Amino acid sequence: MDTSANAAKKNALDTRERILDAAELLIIEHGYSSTSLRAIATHAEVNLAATHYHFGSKKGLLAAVFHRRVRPVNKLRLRLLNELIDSKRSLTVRLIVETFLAPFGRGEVHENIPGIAGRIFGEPESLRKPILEQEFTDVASQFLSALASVLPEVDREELRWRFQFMIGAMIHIIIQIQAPLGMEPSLENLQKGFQNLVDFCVAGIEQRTTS
Amino acid sequence: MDTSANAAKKNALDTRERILDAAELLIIEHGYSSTSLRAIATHAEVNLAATHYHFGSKKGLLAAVFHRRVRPVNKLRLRLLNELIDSKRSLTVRLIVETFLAPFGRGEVHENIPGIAGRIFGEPESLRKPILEQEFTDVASQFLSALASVLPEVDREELRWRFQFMIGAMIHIIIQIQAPLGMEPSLENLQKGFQNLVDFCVAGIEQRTTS
DNA sequence: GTCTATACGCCGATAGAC
DNA sequence: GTCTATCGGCGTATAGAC
Repeated sequence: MDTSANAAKKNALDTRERILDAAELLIIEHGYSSTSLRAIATHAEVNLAATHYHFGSKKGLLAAVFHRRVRPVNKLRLRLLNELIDSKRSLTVRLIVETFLAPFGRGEVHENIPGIAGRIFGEPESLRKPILEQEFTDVASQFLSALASVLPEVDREELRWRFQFMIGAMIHIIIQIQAPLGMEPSLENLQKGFQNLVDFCVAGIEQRTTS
Repeated sequence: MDTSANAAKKNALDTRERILDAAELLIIEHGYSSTSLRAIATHAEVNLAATHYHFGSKKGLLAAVFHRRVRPVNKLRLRLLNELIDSKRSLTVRLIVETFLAPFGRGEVHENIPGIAGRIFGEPESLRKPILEQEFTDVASQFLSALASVLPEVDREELRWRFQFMIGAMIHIIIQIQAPLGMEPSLENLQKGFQNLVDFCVAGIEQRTTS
């Protein structure tokens, strides 16, 4: 039964998705603030006001674009972490760090994720903070707990710092690989970068040797 | 001899500085894109068009604000590095990392530097890249060379990655301490953060033990 | 509920008078 | 070197069509 109500709902979904697709494409290409709602509406072949109807504001649209791609990644992270904990293998810092970083470094996530993630992290704090808090609070606390269980001798606050440094290094190479400062943005480079990132963070978090 | 030409030049300098001061204050408080040239001009008590006369564009003004504060920091970094190399002490990764990171973590730099640095790194790549390239190319290559001399066994490309991770972690905590995600932005926190950052980066760059 | 047409008040930028 | 006037583009709000 394709009642008129259903048809309208279907059209609404199409409109929503078309706006999200157009916004994602243009934001990856030109950045958030350089992309106007008018350009997005034109590209998506919808009326300008439809963007406000569906997303409330330009900020709201950015958040929706980000959540659509990043939520699955964090769900994957948590699933992998829980599988790791439930398995018989003994936990190590390296396993936890690899679980956290791997989804980005392998071909297991949507192709537009590095682009949109790089753009989000490049936006001012007033935009970035609410979006990231909503998305990362849960995954951060669970990975931090896992690390704490492997490194019981490390002060919890210090461990929180080290976790933050890992986030910072990760963000930085995502951004760099999108728009590198003297490096080629190839897939090969991305994978090399993530392997190096894992080694760097494992060493930094464990700090087995202090010179 | 305070000729009219000199008086005009003096006024022009005053105008320039007043615009820079007002821009710095407002950008630190509200971010770059949320700060309008009109607000800056009003705050500095100059005409709107004066901002374009002296800095060409809003981008140009941001670059000027940034360079005014960051150039002395990088000069200090290079001076300290050269003093370190010239001294009789044997170089270590820790000494080099401390030299690179210390100016930010101690009270040796202008009080507005963390704020303005955090804002710059928070801007889109099209704004950030040209500004940072001009400022950091030299200091980055010299510190990288110093690290390479201490770690001759590490592949140069890998070392470049590790250096980038240090930059990323540093940027992240500068931003976080400005607008923290669950941490208090106190001076005490900043100093603790930088001490932890040094330990983290030394371990990550040396990677003495690989698990 | 979904979408369109239209308008308002800012914005960065610029041309030209002084 | 400074100022006024003005431009096209922007995000946003809303009244009303379907």
